[in-house]
Amino acid sequence: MTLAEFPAFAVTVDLVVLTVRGDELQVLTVRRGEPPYEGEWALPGGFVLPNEGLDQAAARELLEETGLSANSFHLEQLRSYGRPGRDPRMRTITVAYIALAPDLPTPVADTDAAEARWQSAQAAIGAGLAFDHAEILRDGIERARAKLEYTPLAAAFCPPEFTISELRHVYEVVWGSALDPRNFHRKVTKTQGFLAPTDQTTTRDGGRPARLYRVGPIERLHPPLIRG
Amino acid sequence: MTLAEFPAFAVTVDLVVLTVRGDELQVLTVRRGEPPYEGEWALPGGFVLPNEGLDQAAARELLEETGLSANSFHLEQLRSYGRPGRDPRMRTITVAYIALAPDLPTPVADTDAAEARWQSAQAAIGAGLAFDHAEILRDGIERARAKLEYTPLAAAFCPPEFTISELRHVYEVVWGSALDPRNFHRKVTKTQGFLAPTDQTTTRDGGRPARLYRVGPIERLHPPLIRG
DNA sequence: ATAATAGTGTCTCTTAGACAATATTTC
DNA sequence: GAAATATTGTCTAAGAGACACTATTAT
Repeated sequence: MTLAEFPAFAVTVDLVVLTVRGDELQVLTVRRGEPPYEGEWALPGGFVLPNEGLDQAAARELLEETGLSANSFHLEQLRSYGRPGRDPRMRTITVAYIALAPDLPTPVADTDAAEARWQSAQAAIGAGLAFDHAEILRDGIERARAKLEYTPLAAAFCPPEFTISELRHVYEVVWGSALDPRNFHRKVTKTQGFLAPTDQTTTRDGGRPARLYRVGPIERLHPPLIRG
Repeated sequence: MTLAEFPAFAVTVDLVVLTVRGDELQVLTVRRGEPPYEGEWALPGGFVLPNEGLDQAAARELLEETGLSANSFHLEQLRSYGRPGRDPRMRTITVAYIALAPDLPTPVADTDAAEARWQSAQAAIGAGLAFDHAEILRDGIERARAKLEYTPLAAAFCPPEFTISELRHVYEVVWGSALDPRNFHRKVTKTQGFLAPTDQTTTRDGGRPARLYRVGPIERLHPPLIRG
């Protein structure tokens, strides 16, 4: 195959931006302003630029969609999707990313002025999304659920300083199962390097003041937390 | 951005084909027959065709490189790599896959008649590979190591019927640590659905005849095996 | 018999999970 | 005080790891 002959693809990045708001796992979606799928909800994303790396493209789109810098988020590549026909306009492959965000005030208007909103992740899957975005969202949620087991990433859903109750709430919402507060407390505080205690407390969750923690230095939990 | 304007990319698939031969984790590499990196070793791979899905392209390349059908292998997507400049000819992104293979007789000649061989995965990383293939190989090995913990995929390195010793040997080679034969035996036989016993035995490993097993129906190990 | 590997049993220590009990706040 | 949440302690059952012991083959 000579250089002039190789098949040309369009390459996009799409973002599964997850957050925990109230008792729901929510995802950031945008309403499409042009065909195809005009007027339908989709994951935020866009074309990779000619001189831009994939991670860089994902960080740029995240900034454009949320108004916040990527270094306040956890952002990691999920996987790529390239079924022929997934975009009716042309042969396209998309590199999907997941971003885990703390509870943000409200979606910032897109630079393209598209409408953006948080919605329940389960509801978004049920109602459908443009392209193959429902499949991407399903895979992104499963990745997040799995990563909570063996990494300290649950803290990415929390503000910089958080209580153990708030951390537990993240696990309960993402996994969809209740956890024993007392056993959870002992487990996470005994895992060396998971949590870095501060000398401050808060009563924002009610009851006895709870110690505030920051996330520790480790990247993997030994042993992992087990999903119900 | 109009349709005519989107940046054009070349898209390839690259394969990290791993096997356990003797006491080594080995990887299938091919010698490049044309520039760039002519004469250097690289991972097998090639362009995705215009009407071909990503998984399909990976399976086709695997067939071309090994002569064996993809349904005798475990084949899964690893991740995508798209650093600008990673291919000096053009802007290229590659979707990497890992394939886990049993000990095969010998690499089949590529359809392009390129030279192919198994070599130690560690040696390949140390000696370097064309493009960013050493990085891809590192990531593929780490994925395989992690997956052995919580899936029954170690059996993908074994023939259809295997002994528990042979399965343990896979873990020891991939993880690079010795495991207690007695505790390993009890652990894997007690994990429901991991192994399906046959009524046959073999003495090919020496000593007392060992029961032969096939891989069971489950997709995840509960609880996982822990890496040393 | 000896060597080699297969497979079972046993002991100890750690951890998970259930849940009692105590501590510190707000109302 | 009552209610709410935080944190510690205790008990029990299950699992991990060390390792003795028995079983079945080849030579």
